[in-house]
Amino acid sequence: MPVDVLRTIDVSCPHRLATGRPDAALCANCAIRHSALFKTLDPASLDRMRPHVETVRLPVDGAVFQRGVKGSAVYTLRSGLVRFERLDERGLSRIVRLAGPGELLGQESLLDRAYVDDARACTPVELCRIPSGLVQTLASEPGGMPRELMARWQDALDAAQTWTAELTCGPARARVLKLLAHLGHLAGPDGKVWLPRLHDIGNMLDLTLETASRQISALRKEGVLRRHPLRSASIDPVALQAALRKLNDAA
Amino acid sequence: MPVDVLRTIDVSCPHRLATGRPDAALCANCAIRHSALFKTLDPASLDRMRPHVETVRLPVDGAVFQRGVKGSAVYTLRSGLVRFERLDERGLSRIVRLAGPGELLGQESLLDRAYVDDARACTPVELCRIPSGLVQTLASEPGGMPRELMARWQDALDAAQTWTAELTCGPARARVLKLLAHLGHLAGPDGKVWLPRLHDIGNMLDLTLETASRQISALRKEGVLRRHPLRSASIDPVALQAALRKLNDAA
DNA sequence: CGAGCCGTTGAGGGGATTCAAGCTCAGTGG
DNA sequence: CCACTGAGCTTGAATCCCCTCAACGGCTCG
Repeated sequence: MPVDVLRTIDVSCPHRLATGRPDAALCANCAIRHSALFKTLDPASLDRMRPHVETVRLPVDGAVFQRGVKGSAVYTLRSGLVRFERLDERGLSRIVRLAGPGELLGQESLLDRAYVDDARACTPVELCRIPSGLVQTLASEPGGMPRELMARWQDALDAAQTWTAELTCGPARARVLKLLAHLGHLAGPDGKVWLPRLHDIGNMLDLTLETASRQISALRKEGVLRRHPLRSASIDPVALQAALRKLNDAA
Repeated sequence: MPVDVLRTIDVSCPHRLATGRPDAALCANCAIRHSALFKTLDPASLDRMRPHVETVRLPVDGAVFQRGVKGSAVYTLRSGLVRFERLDERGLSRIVRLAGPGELLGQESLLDRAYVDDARACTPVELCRIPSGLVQTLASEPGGMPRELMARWQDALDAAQTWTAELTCGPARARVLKLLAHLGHLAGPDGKVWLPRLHDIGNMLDLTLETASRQISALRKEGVLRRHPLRSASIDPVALQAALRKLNDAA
Protein backbone atom coordinates (compact mmCIF):
# COMPACT_ATOMS: atom_id res chain seq x y z
CA MET A 1 0.00 0.00 0.00
CA PRO A 2 1.61 3.27 -1.08
CA VAL A 3 2.02 6.18 1.28
CA ASP A 4 -0.23 8.25 -0.95
CA VAL A 5 -3.22 6.68 0.70
CA LEU A 6 -2.84 9.19 3.46
CA ARG A 7 -3.94 11.99 1.17
CA THR A 8 -7.62 11.99 1.83
CA ILE A 9 -8.81 15.36 0.59
CA ASP A 10 -7.66 16.82 -2.68
CA VAL A 11 -7.54 20.30 -1.22
CA SER A 12 -4.88 19.32 1.27
CA CYS A 13 -2.85 17.23 -1.11
CA PRO A 14 0.82 17.89 -0.38
CA HIS A 15 1.70 17.55 -4.03
CA ARG A 16 -0.58 20.35 -4.92
CA LEU A 17 1.06 23.59 -5.93
CA ALA A 18 -1.79 25.99 -6.52
CA THR A 19 -0.94 29.45 -7.66
CA GLY A 20 -3.86 30.94 -5.78
CA ARG A 21 -4.02 33.99 -8.01
CA PRO A 22 -5.85 33.22 -11.22
CA ASP A 23 -4.39 34.64 -14.38
CA ALA A 24 -6.78 37.19 -15.78
CA ALA A 25 -5.90 36.51 -19.39
CA LEU A 26 -5.93 32.77 -18.87
CA CYS A 27 -9.36 31.77 -20.07
CA ALA A 28 -9.57 34.07 -23.06
CA ASN A 29 -6.17 33.07 -24.39
CA CYS A 30 -6.12 29.51 -23.12
CA ALA A 31 -4.49 27.07 -25.48
CA ILE A 32 -7.38 24.68 -25.13
CA ARG A 33 -9.99 27.43 -25.30
CA HIS A 34 -11.54 26.00 -28.44
CA SER A 35 -12.11 22.65 -26.81
CA ALA A 36 -12.75 23.78 -23.26
CA LEU A 37 -15.94 23.47 -21.34
CA PHE A 38 -16.72 27.16 -21.50
CA LYS A 39 -16.21 27.68 -25.18
CA THR A 40 -19.87 28.58 -25.71
CA LEU A 41 -19.95 31.02 -22.83
CA ASP A 42 -20.40 34.73 -23.46
CA PRO A 43 -17.65 37.15 -22.26
CA ALA A 44 -19.78 38.46 -19.39
CA SER A 45 -20.25 35.01 -17.85
CA LEU A 46 -16.60 34.32 -18.46
CA ASP A 47 -15.66 37.40 -16.44
CA ARG A 48 -17.93 36.32 -13.67
CA MET A 49 -16.46 32.85 -13.28
CA ARG A 50 -12.81 33.65 -13.75
CA PRO A 51 -12.05 34.74 -10.16
CA HIS A 52 -13.21 31.35 -8.90
CA VAL A 53 -11.11 29.26 -11.23
CA GLU A 54 -7.79 28.21 -9.83
CA THR A 55 -4.74 26.84 -11.55
CA VAL A 56 -3.41 23.57 -10.15
CA ARG A 57 -0.07 22.03 -11.01
CA LEU A 58 0.78 18.47 -10.04
CA PRO A 59 4.00 16.45 -10.39
CA VAL A 60 4.06 12.90 -11.70
CA ASP A 61 1.85 10.61 -9.58
CA GLY A 62 0.20 13.57 -7.88
CA ALA A 63 -3.45 12.98 -7.01
CA VAL A 64 -6.12 15.14 -8.64
CA PHE A 65 -8.80 13.48 -6.53
CA GLN A 66 -9.51 10.21 -4.83
CA ARG A 67 -12.23 7.62 -5.22
CA GLY A 68 -14.89 7.79 -2.54
CA VAL A 69 -14.23 11.41 -1.62
CA LYS A 70 -17.11 13.79 -2.24
CA GLY A 71 -15.34 16.71 -3.84
CA SER A 72 -16.68 20.10 -4.79
CA ALA A 73 -14.86 20.81 -8.02
CA VAL A 74 -14.39 19.67 -11.58
CA TYR A 75 -11.07 19.99 -13.37
CA THR A 76 -10.19 20.88 -16.91
CA LEU A 77 -6.92 19.33 -17.99
CA ARG A 78 -4.77 21.97 -19.65
CA SER A 79 -1.61 19.98 -20.28
CA GLY A 80 -0.29 16.53 -19.50
CA LEU A 81 -2.02 13.19 -19.03
CA VAL A 82 -4.15 11.89 -16.17
CA ARG A 83 -5.02 8.28 -15.47
CA PHE A 84 -8.18 7.00 -13.84
CA GLU A 85 -7.61 3.97 -11.66
CA ARG A 86 -9.39 1.77 -9.16
CA LEU A 87 -8.16 -0.63 -6.54
CA ASP A 88 -9.61 -4.12 -6.53
CA GLU A 89 -10.29 -6.07 -3.37
CA ARG A 90 -6.72 -7.29 -3.25
CA GLY A 91 -5.31 -3.78 -3.37
CA LEU A 92 -4.05 -4.12 -6.93
CA SER A 93 -4.73 -1.10 -9.05
CA ARG A 94 -6.36 -1.22 -12.44
CA ILE A 95 -6.26 1.69 -14.88
CA VAL A 96 -9.60 2.13 -16.63
CA ARG A 97 -9.03 5.26 -18.74
CA LEU A 98 -6.63 8.04 -19.69
CA ALA A 99 -7.47 11.71 -20.12
CA GLY A 100 -5.57 14.17 -22.29
CA PRO A 101 -5.53 17.97 -22.70
CA GLY A 102 -8.98 19.55 -22.96
CA GLU A 103 -10.80 16.80 -21.10
CA LEU A 104 -13.04 17.34 -18.10
CA LEU A 105 -12.30 15.41 -14.90
CA GLY A 106 -14.51 14.66 -11.92
CA GLN A 107 -17.86 15.54 -13.43
CA GLU A 108 -19.60 13.42 -10.81
CA SER A 109 -19.07 16.24 -8.34
CA LEU A 110 -21.64 18.26 -10.32
CA LEU A 111 -24.21 15.71 -9.15
CA ASP A 112 -22.94 15.96 -5.58
CA ARG A 113 -21.58 12.44 -5.81
CA ALA A 114 -18.25 11.13 -4.61
CA TYR A 115 -15.53 10.64 -7.20
CA VAL A 116 -15.70 7.14 -8.63
CA ASP A 117 -12.01 6.80 -9.54
CA ASP A 118 -8.60 7.77 -8.33
CA ALA A 119 -7.25 10.38 -10.72
CA ARG A 120 -3.45 10.73 -10.81
CA ALA A 121 -1.01 12.60 -12.99
CA CYS A 122 0.89 10.47 -15.52
CA THR A 123 3.09 13.42 -16.45
CA PRO A 124 3.45 16.81 -14.80
CA VAL A 125 0.02 18.34 -15.34
CA GLU A 126 -1.67 21.71 -15.32
CA LEU A 127 -5.36 21.88 -14.52
CA CYS A 128 -8.08 24.43 -13.93
CA ARG A 129 -9.99 23.77 -10.76
CA ILE A 130 -13.58 24.90 -11.21
CA PRO A 131 -15.96 24.84 -8.24
CA SER A 132 -18.97 22.61 -8.90
CA GLY A 133 -21.37 25.27 -7.65
CA LEU A 134 -20.12 27.67 -10.28
CA VAL A 135 -20.76 25.23 -13.10
CA GLN A 136 -24.15 24.32 -11.68
CA THR A 137 -25.12 27.99 -11.60
CA LEU A 138 -23.97 28.67 -15.14
CA ALA A 139 -25.66 25.51 -16.33
CA SER A 140 -29.02 26.60 -14.96
CA GLU A 141 -28.93 29.79 -17.02
CA PRO A 142 -29.75 29.91 -20.72
CA GLY A 143 -26.85 29.47 -23.10
CA GLY A 144 -26.27 25.85 -24.01
CA MET A 145 -24.05 24.85 -21.11
CA PRO A 146 -26.06 21.71 -20.30
CA ARG A 147 -25.56 20.41 -23.78
CA GLU A 148 -21.85 21.08 -23.49
CA LEU A 149 -21.76 19.15 -20.24
CA MET A 150 -23.67 16.23 -21.69
CA ALA A 151 -21.22 16.12 -24.56
CA ARG A 152 -18.37 15.81 -22.05
CA TRP A 153 -20.11 12.94 -20.34
CA GLN A 154 -20.67 11.18 -23.60
CA ASP A 155 -17.02 11.69 -24.54
CA ALA A 156 -15.95 10.10 -21.27
CA LEU A 157 -18.35 7.19 -21.73
CA ASP A 158 -17.13 6.55 -25.23
CA ALA A 159 -13.52 6.70 -24.10
CA ALA A 160 -14.16 4.23 -21.29
CA GLN A 161 -15.87 1.76 -23.59
CA THR A 162 -13.27 2.13 -26.28
CA TRP A 163 -10.67 1.34 -23.63
CA THR A 164 -12.46 -1.87 -22.76
CA ALA A 165 -13.07 -2.90 -26.34
CA GLU A 166 -9.55 -2.24 -27.60
CA LEU A 167 -7.08 -2.63 -24.77
CA THR A 168 -8.40 -5.47 -22.66
CA CYS A 169 -8.46 -8.30 -25.12
CA GLY A 170 -6.22 -10.26 -27.38
CA PRO A 171 -2.62 -11.38 -26.90
CA ALA A 172 -0.02 -9.21 -25.20
CA ARG A 173 1.51 -7.95 -28.42
CA ALA A 174 -1.82 -6.74 -29.74
CA ARG A 175 -2.62 -4.90 -26.52
CA VAL A 176 0.72 -3.13 -26.42
CA LEU A 177 0.46 -2.09 -30.06
CA LYS A 178 -3.03 -0.72 -29.55
CA LEU A 179 -1.90 1.11 -26.44
CA LEU A 180 0.87 2.78 -28.41
CA ALA A 181 -1.64 3.84 -31.04
CA HIS A 182 -3.87 5.19 -28.31
CA LEU A 183 -1.01 7.14 -26.73
CA GLY A 184 -0.21 8.51 -30.15
CA HIS A 185 -3.68 10.03 -30.36
CA LEU A 186 -3.42 11.62 -26.94
CA ALA A 187 -0.03 13.20 -27.57
CA GLY A 188 0.57 16.07 -29.90
CA PRO A 189 1.21 15.29 -33.54
CA ASP A 190 4.97 15.77 -33.08
CA GLY A 191 5.38 12.00 -32.92
CA LYS A 192 6.56 12.11 -29.32
CA VAL A 193 4.43 10.05 -26.96
CA TRP A 194 4.51 9.58 -23.22
CA LEU A 195 5.65 6.07 -22.36
CA PRO A 196 4.23 4.74 -19.08
CA ARG A 197 6.29 2.78 -16.58
CA LEU A 198 6.13 -0.95 -17.19
CA HIS A 199 4.24 -1.33 -13.97
CA ASP A 200 1.55 1.04 -15.25
CA ILE A 201 1.43 -0.59 -18.67
CA GLY A 202 0.73 -3.78 -16.78
CA ASN A 203 -2.13 -2.14 -14.89
CA MET A 204 -3.58 -0.78 -18.11
CA LEU A 205 -3.43 -3.99 -20.12
CA ASP A 206 -3.66 -6.60 -17.38
CA LEU A 207 -0.19 -7.92 -18.03
CA THR A 208 2.79 -8.46 -15.76
CA LEU A 209 5.53 -5.90 -16.07
CA GLU A 210 7.87 -8.60 -17.33
CA THR A 211 5.58 -9.38 -20.23
CA ALA A 212 5.21 -5.69 -20.96
CA SER A 213 8.98 -5.32 -20.94
CA ARG A 214 9.44 -8.16 -23.42
CA GLN A 215 6.85 -6.71 -25.77
CA ILE A 216 8.27 -3.19 -25.62
CA SER A 217 11.78 -4.52 -26.15
CA ALA A 218 10.66 -6.48 -29.18
CA LEU A 219 8.96 -3.45 -30.69
CA ARG A 220 12.07 -1.39 -30.10
CA LYS A 221 14.14 -3.93 -31.99
CA GLU A 222 11.60 -3.90 -34.81
CA GLY A 223 11.95 -0.14 -35.12
CA VAL A 224 8.36 0.64 -34.13
CA LEU A 225 9.53 2.49 -31.05
CA ARG A 226 12.49 4.63 -30.04
CA ARG A 227 13.03 5.69 -26.47
CA HIS A 228 14.05 9.13 -25.24
CA PRO A 229 14.80 10.45 -21.77
CA LEU A 230 11.98 11.45 -19.42
CA ARG A 231 9.57 8.68 -20.39
CA SER A 232 9.29 10.09 -23.83
CA ALA A 233 9.42 8.02 -26.97
CA SER A 234 8.82 8.43 -30.66
CA ILE A 235 6.87 5.90 -32.63
CA ASP A 236 7.07 5.12 -36.29
CA PRO A 237 3.45 5.42 -37.41
CA VAL A 238 3.99 3.41 -40.57
CA ALA A 239 5.69 0.55 -38.78
CA LEU A 240 3.04 0.64 -36.07
CA GLN A 241 0.18 0.43 -38.53
CA ALA A 242 1.94 -2.34 -40.40
CA ALA A 243 2.39 -4.29 -37.18
CA LEU A 244 -1.26 -3.80 -36.30
CA ARG A 245 -2.37 -4.96 -39.70
CA LYS A 246 -0.20 -8.03 -39.51
CA LEU A 247 -2.05 -9.10 -36.38
CA ASN A 248 -5.32 -9.36 -38.26
CA ASP A 249 -3.83 -11.11 -41.24
CA ALA A 250 -2.47 -13.86 -39.06
CA ALA A 251 -5.94 -14.56 -37.69
CA MET B 1 -20.36 -12.32 -40.18
CA PRO B 2 -23.95 -12.77 -38.97
CA VAL B 3 -26.90 -11.97 -41.18
CA ASP B 4 -27.97 -9.33 -38.67
CA VAL B 5 -25.58 -6.91 -40.29
CA LEU B 6 -28.22 -6.25 -42.87
CA ARG B 7 -30.34 -4.45 -40.34
CA THR B 8 -29.15 -0.94 -40.90
CA ILE B 9 -31.84 1.26 -39.42
CA ASP B 10 -33.42 0.54 -36.09
CA VAL B 11 -36.81 1.64 -37.34
CA SER B 12 -36.91 -1.06 -39.95
CA CYS B 13 -35.50 -3.80 -37.80
CA PRO B 14 -37.33 -7.00 -38.74
CA HIS B 15 -37.19 -8.23 -35.17
CA ARG B 16 -39.00 -5.19 -34.00
CA LEU B 17 -42.56 -5.70 -32.89
CA ALA B 18 -43.80 -2.25 -32.02
CA THR B 19 -47.31 -2.01 -30.71
CA GLY B 20 -47.83 1.34 -32.37
CA ARG B 21 -50.58 2.32 -29.98
CA PRO B 22 -49.08 3.63 -26.77
CA ASP B 23 -50.75 2.53 -23.59
CA ALA B 24 -52.30 5.55 -21.93
CA ALA B 25 -51.84 4.24 -18.41
CA LEU B 26 -48.33 3.07 -19.12
CA CYS B 27 -46.17 5.90 -17.83
CA ALA B 28 -48.15 6.69 -14.71
CA ASN B 29 -48.29 3.08 -13.58
CA CYS B 30 -45.02 1.93 -15.03
CA ALA B 31 -43.18 -0.57 -12.90
CA ILE B 32 -39.95 1.35 -13.24
CA ARG B 33 -41.60 4.71 -12.80
CA HIS B 34 -39.62 5.48 -9.67
CA SER B 35 -36.33 5.01 -11.47
CA ALA B 36 -37.31 6.22 -14.90
CA LEU B 37 -36.00 9.23 -16.69
CA PHE B 38 -39.20 11.21 -16.27
CA LYS B 39 -39.70 10.67 -12.59
CA THR B 40 -39.26 14.37 -11.84
CA LEU B 41 -41.66 15.45 -14.56
CA ASP B 42 -44.97 17.07 -13.67
CA PRO B 43 -48.22 15.39 -14.83
CA ALA B 44 -48.86 18.02 -17.50
CA SER B 45 -45.54 17.39 -19.23
CA LEU B 46 -46.10 13.68 -18.86
CA ASP B 47 -49.40 13.99 -20.70
CA ARG B 48 -47.72 15.94 -23.42
CA MET B 49 -45.03 13.39 -24.11
CA ARG B 50 -47.02 10.21 -23.77
CA PRO B 51 -48.45 10.12 -27.30
CA HIS B 52 -44.91 10.14 -28.72
CA VAL B 53 -43.58 7.32 -26.62
CA GLU B 54 -43.78 3.96 -28.23
CA THR B 55 -43.47 0.51 -26.72
CA VAL B 56 -40.95 -1.75 -28.39
CA ARG B 57 -40.61 -5.47 -27.79
CA LEU B 58 -37.62 -7.42 -28.99
CA PRO B 59 -36.80 -11.13 -28.93
CA VAL B 60 -33.43 -12.49 -27.84
CA ASP B 61 -30.64 -11.04 -30.02
CA GLY B 62 -32.92 -8.38 -31.44
CA ALA B 63 -31.14 -5.10 -32.18
CA VAL B 64 -32.17 -1.98 -30.31
CA PHE B 65 -29.80 0.11 -32.39
CA GLN B 66 -26.56 -0.25 -34.26
CA ARG B 67 -23.17 1.40 -33.94
CA GLY B 68 -22.54 4.11 -36.47
CA VAL B 69 -26.19 4.81 -37.18
CA LYS B 70 -27.39 8.28 -36.28
CA GLY B 71 -30.66 7.53 -34.57
CA SER B 72 -33.35 9.85 -33.36
CA ALA B 73 -34.49 8.19 -30.18
CA VAL B 74 -33.43 7.12 -26.72
CA TYR B 75 -34.78 4.00 -25.07
CA THR B 76 -35.77 3.27 -21.52
CA LEU B 77 -35.41 -0.40 -20.69
CA ARG B 78 -38.53 -1.63 -18.96
CA SER B 79 -37.73 -5.31 -18.60
CA GLY B 80 -34.99 -7.68 -19.65
CA LEU B 81 -31.28 -7.17 -20.27
CA VAL B 82 -29.46 -5.42 -23.09
CA ARG B 83 -25.80 -5.79 -23.99
CA PHE B 84 -23.59 -3.16 -25.56
CA GLU B 85 -21.05 -4.59 -27.95
CA ARG B 86 -18.50 -3.50 -30.51
CA LEU B 87 -16.80 -5.31 -33.35
CA ASP B 88 -13.04 -5.16 -33.51
CA GLU B 89 -11.15 -4.92 -36.78
CA ARG B 90 -11.25 -8.69 -37.19
CA GLY B 91 -15.01 -8.81 -36.86
CA LEU B 92 -14.96 -10.36 -33.41
CA SER B 93 -17.44 -8.83 -31.04
CA ARG B 94 -16.60 -7.58 -27.59
CA ILE B 95 -19.25 -6.86 -24.97
CA VAL B 96 -18.41 -3.70 -23.03
CA ARG B 97 -21.43 -3.29 -20.76
CA LEU B 98 -24.83 -4.65 -19.74
CA ALA B 99 -27.96 -2.62 -19.03
CA GLY B 100 -30.82 -3.70 -16.79
CA PRO B 101 -34.38 -2.48 -16.14
CA GLY B 102 -34.66 1.27 -15.65
CA GLU B 103 -31.53 2.16 -17.57
CA LEU B 104 -31.40 4.64 -20.44
CA LEU B 105 -30.01 3.49 -23.78
CA GLY B 106 -28.67 5.49 -26.70
CA GLN B 107 -28.28 8.84 -24.98
CA GLU B 108 -25.80 9.91 -27.64
CA SER B 109 -28.75 10.55 -29.96
CA LEU B 110 -29.66 13.50 -27.73
CA LEU B 111 -26.44 15.12 -28.94
CA ASP B 112 -27.26 14.26 -32.54
CA ARG B 113 -24.43 11.78 -32.60
CA ALA B 114 -24.40 8.29 -34.04
CA TYR B 115 -24.78 5.39 -31.63
CA VAL B 116 -21.37 4.27 -30.41
CA ASP B 117 -22.28 0.63 -29.67
CA ASP B 118 -24.42 -2.15 -30.98
CA ALA B 119 -27.22 -2.68 -28.49
CA ARG B 120 -28.86 -6.11 -28.55
CA ALA B 121 -31.35 -7.90 -26.37
CA CYS B 122 -29.91 -10.57 -24.07
CA THR B 123 -33.37 -11.70 -23.05
CA PRO B 124 -36.75 -10.78 -24.49
CA VAL B 125 -36.99 -7.08 -23.70
CA GLU B 126 -39.56 -4.36 -23.43
CA LEU B 127 -38.48 -0.78 -24.05
CA CYS B 128 -39.96 2.67 -24.36
CA ARG B 129 -38.82 4.45 -27.47
CA ILE B 130 -38.62 8.16 -26.80
CA PRO B 131 -37.89 10.57 -29.65
CA SER B 132 -34.73 12.58 -29.01
CA GLY B 133 -36.43 15.83 -29.95
CA LEU B 134 -39.01 15.31 -27.24
CA VAL B 135 -36.39 14.88 -24.57
CA GLN B 136 -34.42 17.83 -25.87
CA THR B 137 -37.53 20.00 -25.67
CA LEU B 138 -38.43 18.92 -22.17
CA ALA B 139 -34.82 19.34 -21.08
CA SER B 140 -34.75 22.94 -22.24
CA GLU B 141 -37.68 23.82 -19.99
CA PRO B 142 -37.35 24.38 -16.25
CA GLY B 143 -37.82 21.34 -14.07
CA GLY B 144 -34.58 19.54 -13.39
CA MET B 145 -34.52 17.29 -16.46
CA PRO B 146 -30.93 18.17 -17.37
CA ARG B 147 -29.71 17.03 -14.02
CA GLU B 148 -31.62 13.79 -14.42
CA LEU B 149 -29.99 13.27 -17.79
CA MET B 150 -26.54 13.96 -16.44
CA ALA B 151 -27.15 11.45 -13.69
CA ARG B 152 -27.95 8.83 -16.35
CA TRP B 153 -24.75 9.59 -18.14
CA GLN B 154 -22.74 9.30 -14.99
CA ASP B 155 -24.44 5.99 -14.19
CA ALA B 156 -23.46 4.68 -17.60
CA LEU B 157 -19.89 5.90 -17.22
CA ASP B 158 -19.54 4.30 -13.83
CA ALA B 159 -21.00 1.04 -15.11
CA ALA B 160 -18.58 0.98 -18.05
CA GLN B 161 -15.57 1.59 -15.85
CA THR B 162 -16.68 -0.91 -13.26
CA TRP B 163 -16.99 -3.43 -16.06
CA THR B 164 -13.38 -2.81 -17.06
CA ALA B 165 -12.04 -2.84 -13.54
CA GLU B 166 -13.83 -5.98 -12.41
CA LEU B 167 -14.45 -8.24 -15.36
CA THR B 168 -11.45 -7.85 -17.61
CA CYS B 169 -8.63 -8.94 -15.35
CA GLY B 170 -7.47 -11.86 -13.34
CA PRO B 171 -7.70 -15.59 -14.06
CA ALA B 172 -10.73 -17.16 -15.73
CA ARG B 173 -12.27 -18.39 -12.50
CA ALA B 174 -12.19 -14.93 -10.96
CA ARG B 175 -13.80 -13.32 -13.99
CA VAL B 176 -16.62 -15.84 -14.12
CA LEU B 177 -17.32 -15.47 -10.41
CA LYS B 178 -17.41 -11.69 -10.68
CA LEU B 179 -19.68 -11.91 -13.69
CA LEU B 180 -22.11 -14.06 -11.74
CA ALA B 181 -22.08 -11.52 -8.93
CA HIS B 182 -22.70 -8.78 -11.47
CA LEU B 183 -25.61 -10.67 -13.02
CA GLY B 184 -27.00 -11.17 -9.56
CA HIS B 185 -27.19 -7.41 -9.10
CA LEU B 186 -28.96 -6.90 -12.41
CA ALA B 187 -31.58 -9.54 -11.79
CA GLY B 188 -34.35 -9.30 -9.29
CA PRO B 189 -33.64 -10.41 -5.73
CA ASP B 190 -35.43 -13.71 -6.35
CA GLY B 191 -32.09 -15.40 -6.79
CA LYS B 192 -32.77 -16.19 -10.43
CA VAL B 193 -30.22 -14.78 -12.84
CA TRP B 194 -29.98 -14.77 -16.59
CA LEU B 195 -27.14 -16.99 -17.75
CA PRO B 196 -25.57 -15.89 -21.05
CA ARG B 197 -24.58 -18.31 -23.76
CA LEU B 198 -21.02 -19.51 -23.40
CA HIS B 199 -20.15 -17.64 -26.55
CA ASP B 200 -21.36 -14.40 -24.97
CA ILE B 201 -19.63 -15.09 -21.69
CA GLY B 202 -16.50 -15.40 -23.75
CA ASN B 203 -17.12 -12.03 -25.39
CA MET B 204 -17.73 -10.43 -22.02
CA LEU B 205 -14.69 -11.82 -20.26
CA ASP B 206 -12.30 -12.31 -23.16
CA LEU B 207 -12.25 -16.07 -22.76
CA THR B 208 -12.92 -18.88 -25.21
CA LEU B 209 -16.27 -20.57 -24.83
CA GLU B 210 -14.51 -23.79 -23.89
CA THR B 211 -12.82 -22.14 -20.96
CA ALA B 212 -16.10 -20.54 -19.94
CA SER B 213 -17.79 -23.94 -20.11
CA ARG B 214 -15.18 -25.53 -17.87
CA GLN B 215 -15.48 -22.76 -15.30
CA ILE B 216 -19.26 -22.86 -15.26
CA SER B 217 -19.24 -26.65 -14.97
CA ALA B 218 -16.84 -26.48 -12.06
CA LEU B 219 -19.01 -23.94 -10.26
CA ARG B 220 -22.04 -26.10 -10.83
CA LYS B 221 -20.30 -29.06 -9.24
CA GLU B 222 -19.28 -26.87 -6.33
CA GLY B 223 -22.89 -25.90 -5.74
CA VAL B 224 -22.43 -22.21 -6.52
CA LEU B 225 -24.72 -22.44 -9.50
CA ARG B 226 -27.82 -24.39 -10.46
CA ARG B 227 -29.20 -24.28 -13.99
CA HIS B 228 -32.82 -23.94 -15.00
CA PRO B 229 -34.50 -23.93 -18.40
CA LEU B 230 -34.54 -20.80 -20.54
CA ARG B 231 -31.05 -19.60 -19.68
CA SER B 232 -32.10 -19.07 -16.14
CA ALA B 233 -30.06 -20.13 -13.15
CA SER B 234 -30.05 -19.66 -9.45
CA ILE B 235 -26.90 -18.86 -7.58
CA ASP B 236 -26.06 -19.58 -3.98
CA PRO B 237 -25.02 -16.14 -2.70
CA VAL B 238 -23.17 -17.56 0.29
CA ALA B 239 -21.18 -20.02 -1.77
CA LEU B 240 -20.48 -17.33 -4.35
CA GLN B 241 -19.15 -14.89 -1.79
CA ALA B 242 -17.09 -17.62 -0.21
CA ALA B 243 -15.58 -18.52 -3.55
CA LEU B 244 -14.78 -14.87 -4.24
CA ARG B 245 -13.15 -14.46 -0.86
CA LYS B 246 -11.06 -17.56 -1.36
CA LEU B 247 -9.56 -15.99 -4.48
CA ASN B 248 -8.10 -13.15 -2.47
CA ASP B 249 -6.84 -15.33 0.33
CA ALA B 250 -4.86 -17.42 -2.08
CA ALA B 251 -3.05 -14.36 -3.37
C1' DC C 1 -34.32 -37.87 -39.72
C1' DG C 2 -30.65 -34.81 -40.55
C1' DA C 3 -28.97 -30.09 -39.83
C1' DG C 4 -27.57 -26.68 -36.87
C1' DC C 5 -26.88 -24.61 -32.45
C1' DC C 6 -25.24 -25.12 -27.92
C1' DG C 7 -22.82 -27.28 -24.39
C1' DT C 8 -19.27 -30.71 -22.69
C1' DT C 9 -14.92 -32.98 -22.36
C1' DG C 10 -10.18 -34.46 -23.70
C1' DA C 11 -5.36 -33.99 -25.41
C1' DG C 12 -1.70 -31.13 -26.74
C1' DG C 13 0.77 -26.88 -27.41
C1' DG C 14 1.80 -22.10 -26.60
C1' DG C 15 1.85 -17.81 -24.48
C1' DA C 16 1.82 -15.46 -20.14
C1' DT C 17 3.12 -15.80 -15.40
C1' DT C 18 6.20 -16.77 -11.78
C1' DC C 19 10.52 -16.71 -9.66
C1' DA C 20 14.99 -15.18 -9.93
C1' DA C 21 19.16 -12.78 -11.05
C1' DG C 22 21.51 -8.92 -12.83
C1' DC C 23 21.46 -4.42 -15.04
C1' DT C 24 21.35 0.89 -15.40
C1' DC C 25 20.85 5.13 -13.37
C1' DA C 26 19.93 8.94 -10.00
C1' DG C 27 20.33 10.30 -5.45
C1' DT C 28 22.75 9.97 -1.00
C1' DG C 29 26.22 10.18 2.18
C1' DG C 30 30.48 8.21 3.86
C1' DC D 1 35.38 9.92 -5.20
C1' DC D 2 32.85 6.00 -4.79
C1' DA D 3 30.25 2.65 -2.30
C1' DC D 4 25.50 2.17 -1.14
C1' DT D 5 20.77 2.21 -2.04
C1' DG D 6 16.36 1.80 -4.31
C1' DA D 7 13.50 2.19 -8.32
C1' DG D 8 12.88 0.75 -12.71
C1' DC D 9 14.12 -2.22 -16.69
C1' DT D 10 15.89 -6.58 -18.83
C1' DT D 11 16.48 -11.36 -19.43
C1' DG D 12 16.30 -16.38 -18.45
C1' DA D 13 14.18 -20.80 -17.05
C1' DA D 14 10.39 -23.41 -15.40
C1' DT D 15 5.62 -23.70 -14.62
C1' DC D 16 0.93 -23.21 -15.41
C1' DC D 17 -3.16 -21.58 -17.27
C1' DC D 18 -5.67 -20.90 -21.22
C1' DC D 19 -6.19 -21.65 -26.13
C1' DT D 20 -6.59 -24.64 -30.04
C1' DC D 21 -8.30 -28.48 -32.23
C1' DA D 22 -11.22 -32.17 -32.04
C1' DA D 23 -14.92 -35.35 -31.05
C1' DC D 24 -19.29 -36.15 -29.07
C1' DG D 25 -24.14 -35.61 -26.98
C1' DG D 26 -28.50 -33.17 -26.23
C1' DC D 27 -31.85 -30.42 -28.15
C1' DT D 28 -34.90 -27.89 -31.41
C1' DC D 29 -36.71 -27.33 -36.00
C1' DG D 30 -37.38 -27.64 -40.62
